[in-house]
Amino acid sequence: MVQIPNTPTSADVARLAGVSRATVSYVLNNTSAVRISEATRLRVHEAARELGYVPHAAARSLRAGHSRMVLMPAPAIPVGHLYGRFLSELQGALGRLDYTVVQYGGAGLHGDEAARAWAELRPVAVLVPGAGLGPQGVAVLKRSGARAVVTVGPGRVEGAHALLMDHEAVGRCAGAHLHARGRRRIGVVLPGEPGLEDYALPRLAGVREALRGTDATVTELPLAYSEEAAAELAARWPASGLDAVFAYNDEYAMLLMRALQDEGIRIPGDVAVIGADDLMLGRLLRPRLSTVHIQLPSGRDLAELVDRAVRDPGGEPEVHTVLGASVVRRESS
Amino acid sequence: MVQIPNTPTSADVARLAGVSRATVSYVLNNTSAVRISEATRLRVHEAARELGYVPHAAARSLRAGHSRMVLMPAPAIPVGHLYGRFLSELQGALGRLDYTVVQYGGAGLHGDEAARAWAELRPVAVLVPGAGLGPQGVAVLKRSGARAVVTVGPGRVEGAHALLMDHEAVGRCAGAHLHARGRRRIGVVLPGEPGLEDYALPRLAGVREALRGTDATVTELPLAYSEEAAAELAARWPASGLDAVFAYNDEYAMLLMRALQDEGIRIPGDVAVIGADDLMLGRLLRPRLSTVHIQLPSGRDLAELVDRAVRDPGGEPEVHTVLGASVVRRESS
DNA sequence: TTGAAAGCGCTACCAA
DNA sequence: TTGGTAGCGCTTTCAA
Repeated sequence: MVQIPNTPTSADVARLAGVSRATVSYVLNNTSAVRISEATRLRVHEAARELGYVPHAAARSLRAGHSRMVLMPAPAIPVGHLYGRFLSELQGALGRLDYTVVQYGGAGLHGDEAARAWAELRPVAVLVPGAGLGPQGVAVLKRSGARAVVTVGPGRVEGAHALLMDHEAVGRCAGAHLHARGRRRIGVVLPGEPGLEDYALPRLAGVREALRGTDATVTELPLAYSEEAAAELAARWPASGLDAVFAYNDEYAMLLMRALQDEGIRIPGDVAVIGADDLMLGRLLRPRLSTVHIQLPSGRDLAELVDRAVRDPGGEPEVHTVLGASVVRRESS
Repeated sequence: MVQIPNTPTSADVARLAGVSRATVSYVLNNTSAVRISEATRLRVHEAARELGYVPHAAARSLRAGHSRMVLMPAPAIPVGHLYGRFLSELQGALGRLDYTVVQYGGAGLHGDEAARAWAELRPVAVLVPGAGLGPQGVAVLKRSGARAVVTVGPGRVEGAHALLMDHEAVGRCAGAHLHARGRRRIGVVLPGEPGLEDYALPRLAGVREALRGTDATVTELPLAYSEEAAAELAARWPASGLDAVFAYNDEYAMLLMRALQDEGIRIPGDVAVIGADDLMLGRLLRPRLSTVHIQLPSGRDLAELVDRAVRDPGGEPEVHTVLGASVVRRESS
């Protein structure tokens, strides 16, 4: 007869150790309210080890009525260095506070539909980057037991805590800088990659705002992330009369800079270029790329916000503006 | 009296609709084995909507005895464009096969300890990038009900399916190419960022292998990802007598290329440079960067492997070598 | 110091 | 066509 290796339960451990399931639970959880003899303790541990017993998280949290799971949607677009580092840091910090961070790959789901899917997992907290979660979604999550919903992105949502990433400030920085450098006909790159609008449009608005009331003009420059698109844009450049460009970020800036240089346009002589994100590559370009340095919150700060919110679910939603932007002037502007 | 908004359960829905919990379950799951009258169906849906009912995933899978969760450890280091795209694709493909992809942020846990933590979630399949999972870990996962464990990385592990990423092939490509271009004193960059050894060392070994039996020499070049480190390496360059370098990847190549050029060393005249990953930035450098193009498996292929393995858990572990490497020669070599 | 048993939310078998 | 109910694995109260 073949023994089917069913996954061992605490009952199996109890049987093997010759005790009750209750005792097993006491021992394995180090329940302090109950004193178990050292002999029993040993027998239980031994039995658990022998069977390779692993507790069943779902059963446990079902019984407990709550979990320590912090849920984040997995980013659909590959994240950059900057944001990736932030995520790692956050995971570490939450882990140290004894939360279990889980990224849920709900690719394809959107807005409140996604919220439903997340709610099925009954997380104690939900962290939502970007826009796309409505008040409805927040309500669903809270009704499903989420004690904290934190959005990280451009706007705030009724009922949720918010880390406001003020991408307009990035644009304002760039716009003001270019204007201060004497530029007046300013282009702003709008990246073609989908999913970037949430950042690109506020940045554009920021440039507009910085130049409001001046004699400078702002021109939108849609640009796909390809050499061909950049070359085409560069070819049209002389006719456009633009003397400066905020290139959305450092990578687009590099793309555009190269195309402009290949076209014989001098930087910063003919055109001032500024990027954003302060990536290493900007320092490696010639001329060195000016950029807007973006200061994300520390993962620890966000982790602490989550923890506070979980401990006091009734509290007023906190709203923090957390994105510092400052110009790093190098040689391209 | 304040009404505490307890999370609604299927019992609440049943009560409101005036039916039994069984009926609620039948309706909401569209159970085909049972026919429910349209009127009842409507009442149940209405009640569920009104209460904002969301099923409890843990309870469901506890009852069912299995889940559709595919677990992956969340990458500790920020992933590059290439691998990020692969992950997104994989998530999409698994989602289409009706699996739920979950990335578990077990930062700090290692090896078989991490396997325990994953096993608590009772995933139907586990996908482990990189090394770091031992046969013990695989056994724990399987005993906990995982029907498929797939490693994606440099080596294979007893009992697990493997997608072998042959990073030696990347090094072999680069080495053979440089040798064919007439270079004999070849440097290989070893990146300083932690976590990259699993890729860097096989690539180095590949270069060594490609040059075995020739008169070429291989020199290890540890390099931190900073301008200072690169400048220092470039300053020592003339004394080293190296006439070629495989720079680990395109980003390190860019860093090093710039430092060499700043030092007055000509590329490819004095030194041939080749990177890897075939990133856009390589095309934007001058001279254009030669690179090793790395062909990752499609997310769909991996998703199908997972699905096969889940359907036939007894099957022999599949081992695939899935990393295609080919040189893209541009101007730097 | 240990055991018996209830019950978390859900599904599926069997009976009505 | 619908309802009663057992039981998934676990923790915790109450009793012994």
